[in-house]
Amino acid sequence: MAPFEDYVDPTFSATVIAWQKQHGRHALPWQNTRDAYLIWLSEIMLQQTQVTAVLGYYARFLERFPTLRDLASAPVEDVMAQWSGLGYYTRARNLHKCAQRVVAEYDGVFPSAPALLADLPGIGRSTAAAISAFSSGTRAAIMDGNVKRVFARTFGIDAYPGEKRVEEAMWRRAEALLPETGIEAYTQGLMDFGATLCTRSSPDCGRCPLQPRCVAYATDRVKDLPVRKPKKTSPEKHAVMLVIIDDGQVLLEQRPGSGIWGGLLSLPELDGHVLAGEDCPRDIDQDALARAVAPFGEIESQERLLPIVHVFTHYKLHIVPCRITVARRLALAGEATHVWYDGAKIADAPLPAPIKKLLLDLFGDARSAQRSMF
DNA sequence: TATCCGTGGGT
DNA sequence: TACCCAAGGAT
Repeated sequence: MAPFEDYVDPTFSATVIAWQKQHGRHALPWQNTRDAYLIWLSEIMLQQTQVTAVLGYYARFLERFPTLRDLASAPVEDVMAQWSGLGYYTRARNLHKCAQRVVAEYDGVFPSAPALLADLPGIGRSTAAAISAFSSGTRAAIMDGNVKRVFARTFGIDAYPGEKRVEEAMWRRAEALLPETGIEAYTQGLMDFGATLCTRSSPDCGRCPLQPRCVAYATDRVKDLPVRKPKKTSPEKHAVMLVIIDDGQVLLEQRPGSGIWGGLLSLPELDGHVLAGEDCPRDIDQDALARAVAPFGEIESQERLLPIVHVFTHYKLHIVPCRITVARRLALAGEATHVWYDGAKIADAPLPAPIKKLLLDLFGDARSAQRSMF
């Protein structure tokens, strides 16, 4: 394992503090106070929630519960009502429990030690550090999405922060980077930094004071860090596609204007064979096949071809092609959804890439003939 | 790379 | 569209 927490840049915190004082946020409703109640409430509301979503709730909440004792003595239903719409409602129940415990165990005064704070409901290691830093100036490290993003980029941490080992390493680095003085500006600076400058989608590297030392910037990996959550295996679907051939022509079908391959031509699909999460169909439903082909002619021969796997953004499609020749081809009905397409002209057809490849392979002779013309 | 909890926003 | 992510914590 790369012990990236071993090396600690001594000027990191000074840079963050200087930036915060000049460019950070200083007028949020929960700033410019050391009142633990006001700070605690903001930290709980801000868990996994952005500032803009919290502002209104914060003001209304304090209007209804001006002090910790007001909150502790209120019915939990009233607390829930004030929280309604903010989400993560366990936070509200824990908020209420926490208020009652602080009244009962600490005579209504929040303890200042992070370890004691973290013992209270709804307060974890990071929130405890933030409350303690802002209300008491305690040197303690936070670890939230902002810090993870800033660290991942600045130090080029090339591993998913959700992984236990990676997060533990980040905690060690966070502890090591703490400034001797100015913990409030430093803690607020990390948050402001991640929220306003080193943002997820469009970081403003041009105005970033950490840019000269930013590993991600230097290696052009800002967009790739932090490493994203590994995707779950995408669902798999299967589609039996009919390659109906007659006299060097193949039957194509116009797809609906919206959805996958919208507006393109494609092969007719056998209904009932698009099955999410199931194995490749062992046998093709002969009745369904007969019904599907009937409007176009009589089945003369059929041959199942090798499946093709096509990967979309969010699922994997197994195409099971079935090659069919027809006898006594029938005239196409009035609708313009189907067309007999010349096998030699497939290269120019508006087809999805995997279908075009399939047909080009199938009409290989025609393709070579076409190529030889150039 | 454990999973759930909620809503709003970005891509 | 569907997915990811956001001032995390509890289980």
